[in-house]
Amino acid sequence: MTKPPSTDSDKLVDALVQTAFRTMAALSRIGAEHDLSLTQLRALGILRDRRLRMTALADFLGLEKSTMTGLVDRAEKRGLLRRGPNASDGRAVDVFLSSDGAVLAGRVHAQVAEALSPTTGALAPAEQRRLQVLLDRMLDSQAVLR
Amino acid sequence: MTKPPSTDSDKLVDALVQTAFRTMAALSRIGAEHDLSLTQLRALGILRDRRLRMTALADFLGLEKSTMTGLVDRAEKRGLLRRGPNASDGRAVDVFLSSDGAVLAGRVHAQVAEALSPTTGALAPAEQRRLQVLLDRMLDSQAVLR
DNA sequence: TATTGTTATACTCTATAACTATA
DNA sequence: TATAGTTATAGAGTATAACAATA
Repeated sequence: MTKPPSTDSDKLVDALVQTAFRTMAALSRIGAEHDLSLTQLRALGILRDRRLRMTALADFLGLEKSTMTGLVDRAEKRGLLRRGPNASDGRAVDVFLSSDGAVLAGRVHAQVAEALSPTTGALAPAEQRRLQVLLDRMLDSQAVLR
Repeated sequence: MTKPPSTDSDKLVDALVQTAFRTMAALSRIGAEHDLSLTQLRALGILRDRRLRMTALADFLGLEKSTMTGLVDRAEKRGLLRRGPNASDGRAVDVFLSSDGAVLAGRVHAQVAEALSPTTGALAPAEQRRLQVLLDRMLDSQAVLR
């Protein structure tokens, strides 16, 4: 009942998973500094250049609409997000960043870049570009991960 | 108050963050299939080749010791983990996988590899090796991400 | 009728503080 | 005294089901 030996493909998967946990740990820590859950942090990032109706944001985040209500309630109470009417559908509610929310989203983004820079800095500039190309190709290869 | 233009370094950071969210989404989904939270999934993975005392596991996961008690309680009740005495410290409690837990951990690991394979499969074998080398170098470059 | 969002409710995950047992 | 772990408690995040308003 011991762990079977790793294949080459396993090693890449393990590296991806480890990288993901490291990255999420940095995001969590930075979020916590601003009293933001990982989900709220992500919502701020998504809304940085979009105005979305509740269900669309829920889809982005993979959450139920009732969960969105609570998340947006709390963020709106803090003055980070705002609700507004949707131009084309009277049932829908749009969500977007307040100016405070936009400032915070920008600061968080800068902090994330700074937090990851020692990591990416372990690679030479040419390697960083190669890594980015490889990751982007993987990301483009499918809309949703099965 | 709009988004500033992206630098090259930003693009790599964004790719890392996107990859992390995609990877975590796959892990969450697979965990949910087995009624495992992301944290429980990770605990199973960590304990796959280790026997740890409560506080050591808590450190790995970045959790408080009281949170560990609850997590281990639930997993032990399900028969996935077991508690045992620590050989050298009468206060300490060791945690380790039960045989059922080891089977599940192995299955989950295989599922994760399978779930990510379409993604990694977007790259040619030589590229996959290069990606793995680059990621491992980043991971090795520091114990903890600041 | 179907869809959008909210409300009511319940459960999991998490942390803080107080406690017990051992070092 | 200090450390390891548990218990008690409270808050955030999540989902399901029932509901109101609009399409």
